[in-house]
Order: sequence, then structure tokens, then C-alpha cells
Amino acid sequence: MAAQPTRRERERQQHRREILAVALDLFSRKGFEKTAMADIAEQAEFAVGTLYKLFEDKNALYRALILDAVERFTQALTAVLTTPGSELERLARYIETKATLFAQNIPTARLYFAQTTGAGFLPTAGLDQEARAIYEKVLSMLEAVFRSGIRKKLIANIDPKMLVLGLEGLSNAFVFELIERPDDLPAETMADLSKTIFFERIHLKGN
Amino acid sequence: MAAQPTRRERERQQHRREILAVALDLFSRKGFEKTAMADIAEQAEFAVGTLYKLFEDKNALYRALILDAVERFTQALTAVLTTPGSELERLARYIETKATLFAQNIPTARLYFAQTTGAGFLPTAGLDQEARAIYEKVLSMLEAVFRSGIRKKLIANIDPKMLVLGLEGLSNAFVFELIERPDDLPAETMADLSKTIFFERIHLKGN
DNA sequence: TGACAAAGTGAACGGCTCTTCATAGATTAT
DNA sequence: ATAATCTATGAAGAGCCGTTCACTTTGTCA
Repeated sequence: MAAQPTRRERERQQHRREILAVALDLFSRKGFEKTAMADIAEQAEFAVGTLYKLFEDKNALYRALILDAVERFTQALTAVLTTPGSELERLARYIETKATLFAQNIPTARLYFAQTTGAGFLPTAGLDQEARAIYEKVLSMLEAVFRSGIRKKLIANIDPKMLVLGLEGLSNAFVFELIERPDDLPAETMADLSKTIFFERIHLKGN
Repeated sequence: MAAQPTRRERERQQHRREILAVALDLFSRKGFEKTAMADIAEQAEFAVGTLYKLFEDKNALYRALILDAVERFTQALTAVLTTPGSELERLARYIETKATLFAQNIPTARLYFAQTTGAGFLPTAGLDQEARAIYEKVLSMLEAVFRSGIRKKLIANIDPKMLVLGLEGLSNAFVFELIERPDDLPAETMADLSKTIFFERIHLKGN
């Protein structure tokens, strides 16, 4: 379809990617505010001015990173949710996918969380809007799965919005742990814990 | 015991409190980095220099706020955990207390979370250390309660550290919601949801 | 009342960071 | 080979912010 892009264009895109990679590294380790454009330029071996040839400004750099991450994660997660199988199976797979996905992309995961979880909290900027909108697609799909499970009497009759909130909170807690102390426990264990706590009862000896 | 403090001292402390109140307001709304000392001074109706007579520097202002908040919350929460009653009852009361406590102190709660949850994530500064240490006392008490519940076969035999992580993640998710959209649902509902999801089974039709 | 101390003030300083732009270099087209 | 176009450079501009300090005002006490 699209004609082979010119060498110039290919190199331009390559440089863009290199800069994004460095920015991801620095933002995820030091945070957005404490990363200076000069830091990124130095580590990427470009001059500051060059960054501004490829990105509008510092926010655009951040946004490119966030949007890419949120889109990739969202795509993978919605894919699992539309997979065949019972509602419970799909939810289980959602949890597993989330755990492995994040475990394999720790720097990206840090950025993702800084946006989605922290967002609304302390407004990180005006940057969240777009990213949050995308993330919310996942949440509404999750909600639909819960709703359908409730209709089929597979799942207790609790406001599905609240079930979403609960499942996200629970699984995020374990993903946080994964991100902060990656060697502590493998991703599967974390996924199993989320599933057990959420779907099995913790409290023995019936009511 | 201590002799009546002089009027000077009382007013000094009053001014200190006024400044702290303004700082809490601004930090919780705009975030630490984006709040300038000049902003605080203006809103508190003092000159910048006066802030520096009462606080070492900007960090000290933040730390005073955080430490006070974390200490108050921690005290209330440890109190409930050492209350008489079964492990399950104590955990239930912990959840309820947490919900009402935070619902009644929303600006403070925002700061608290920015420290405890977000901390370790993107290092907010070196400020967390002390606050985090205090918060971890609550976590280890929670862990002890779980451990004891497991010993008495009241609670499923899952690594208590993980149960703590899960319970915190779950209840924090609801507390977040409470903070972000206070009119959405009352604190008791949030507490009930945490308890139901954590202690009852979501998944019907036992396998 | 007058002198001493404490509290309050805000302009000025220095450091840091984002962003721009005139210049230099490289690549492509003629 | 030469002109034209695109890319890279980094010093300089401009603004913001934390902090200081010489000075003024207010309160205390003899």
C-alpha cells in the first residue's frame, strides 16, 4: 500500500523511537517533573533542539509514551475479554493477562499506573484525559462481563460497577507489588491470589 | 503540667496552623510540585519570609502535614485492630473505620494516599521514608490479625502478607472512589462492599 | 515611656528548566 | 558540482521558584 518510506523518513522515525525509549526509562525512574529535557537529550545522544524537531514539547513526549502504552495494554486486555468461554473463565484470563503483561513491561507499567490509578488524584497535568478515556473502555467491557455473569447467576448480584472497582483495586495491588519487588513472587502467583481472593471465600465456617 | 504558654507562643502556633491548613488545601488540590511557597503565603495572608520563620523549608511544611496525617490515621486504625472481638469482627471494624475516617478527611486522605500508595512508585521525594515506616505498623498489625485468624481456622490458609496486600488494595479502591466522587455512595456502602467481596464469595455455583 | 526582642515583610538572588533560533552540517536534486 | 532542502546543534532567552536577609513593625518588660 504505502510506498516504501524514504531513508530520511526511516531514520527520522528511528531517532524518534530512540528518544522515546530514553524518555520512558527516565520518566519511569525519576518521574516526569524531575526529568529535564536536557537529561533526555544527553542520554539519547542528541541535542536538546533535536528533541523539539521531533516532538512539540515535553508534554507531547510524555503523551506519546502514555498513549502508546495505554493503547497496547487496552488492546490486549479487551482481546481477552471478548474471548470465548464462560464469564468466570474470561475474568480469570483477564487477570492472568494483566499480570503477565505488566510483569513483562515494568517501566511502561509504571507510567500506565501513574496515569490511570494516580489520575484524578493529583492531576498530573491535563495529560490524563485522553489516556483515561481509553482505559475506561476496558473498564466498561469488564462491567459488561460481570453484568452478563450476574444475569446467568454465575456471579453474586452486586452492582457490576462496584465489582469492577473491586477487581481492579485487588489486582492492581498485586501488580504494584510485582512492579516494586519483581523478584518477590512470579506473575502467576499474583494472578492466582487475585482470583482466589476475589472468587473464593476467604472466610471459613459459613456465616 | 506545662505552664500556660505565653500569648506570643499561642499566636505563633495559631499562625503555624493557619499556614498548614492553607498548605494542605493547596497541596491536595494542585500537588506538591505545582504549589509555590508564594501561593501558600498569599492565601494564608503572610509574607513568604514568614513561612520561613515557622518552617525550615518547603519540604518541612509537607512533612509536618504528612506526618501528622499518617500518625492520626495510624493511631485510629491500630486502635480498632486491638479492640476485643474475633479476628473477622476486628477486620470488619478496620474496614469501616478506614472508610469513615477517610470520608471525613478528604484533603488529608489525598495526601495520605499520595504518600502511601503512590510511594515507592515514583519516588515523591525522600519524604516518604518516615511516613511509610509509620504506615507499615498498621500493615504488620493487620498481618498479625490475619495470621491469628488463620491459626484459629477462621480464615483461609493464604500467606497473610498477601491477604494484607489484597485487603488494602480492595478497600483503597473504594476509598479512592469515595475521595474522587464523594456523593457517589456513602462510606458505609463502600465498607460493606469491601467486606462482601473480601469475605463472601462472588462466584456462585460452587465448583 | 523607652529599649530590647521577636515577628513580619518582600525585593532581590541564584539556580534550574523549557523552549527558541541563528548557524552549521548533511543529503538530495538539478 | 552547485543549489536547495532538510536535519542537527547548543548557547542564549525568558520565566518560575525556593530561599535569604536587611529592614520595618509589633509586642514585651523594666
